[in-house]
Amino acid sequence: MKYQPNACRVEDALSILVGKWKPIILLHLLNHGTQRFNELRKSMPGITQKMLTKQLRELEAEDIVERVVYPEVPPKVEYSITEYGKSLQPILEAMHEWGVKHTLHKQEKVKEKHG
Amino acid sequence: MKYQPNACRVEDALSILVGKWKPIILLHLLNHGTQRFNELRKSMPGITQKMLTKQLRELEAEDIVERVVYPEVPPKVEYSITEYGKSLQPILEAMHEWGVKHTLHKQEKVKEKHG
DNA sequence: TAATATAGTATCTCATAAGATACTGTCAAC
DNA sequence: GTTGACAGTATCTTATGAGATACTATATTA
Repeated sequence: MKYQPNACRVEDALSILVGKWKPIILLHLLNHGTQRFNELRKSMPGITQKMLTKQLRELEAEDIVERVVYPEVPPKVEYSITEYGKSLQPILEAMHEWGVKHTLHKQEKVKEKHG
Repeated sequence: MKYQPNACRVEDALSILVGKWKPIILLHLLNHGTQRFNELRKSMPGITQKMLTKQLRELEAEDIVERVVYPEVPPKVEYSITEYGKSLQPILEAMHEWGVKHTLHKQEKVKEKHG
């Protein structure tokens, strides 16, 4: 479906992807499959438990991430991307590729200034 | 270039696209070409002058938008997308298409609950 | 001489995002 | 009986995003 000014849905995708951690979480789950809470946490230096929980709950509410609790002690909770969540992958990849170009573009601009 | 966990550039694209107004501004410029300041403002109900100025300046600093000042009174300033800025269009379109699907997905979930 | 058009600045306030830190519950191991 | 693993909550503070509102400059027009 082509873009129509009156029915712009860019914000919908953006609202799910923005935030300091959501893209990182999604990429990690896409690359590593199902992960436990602490596996995610350890792979993201700097994130607090509170933030990780919050982001995961928001992604779960949007049906992007699935959360499975095992009734064990100590607790075991597994997170994975849903089929629906996988539909975000092309956007993430497009953004990554653009980001790579952007890095080169910035480097060229620096060279221009010094040349 | 394929995505590599160690060189994630998703944030680069995201940092340029996020915000309540940047996608709207970019889509408007992509669809309508060169625009004067007040043309942009009138086409975006709700935006304040301050916000529009700020967003445009940020996009200009990233070489996404070009700003041309004509030395006239009253002032005339024209904004347009740079060639580099146009490279963002595929991302915006991908996000829009996803947003459309997302809307349908949400509608189905509502139906499930009521069915 | 007062109003108008255009493209802004300058302040102030409010809401949200993000971070720091401490606390909880339960079972097993030591 | 204290420690540790795991997956969280709860509370407080700070930074940032966004909005409301008022103000500025200058030539032209009425």
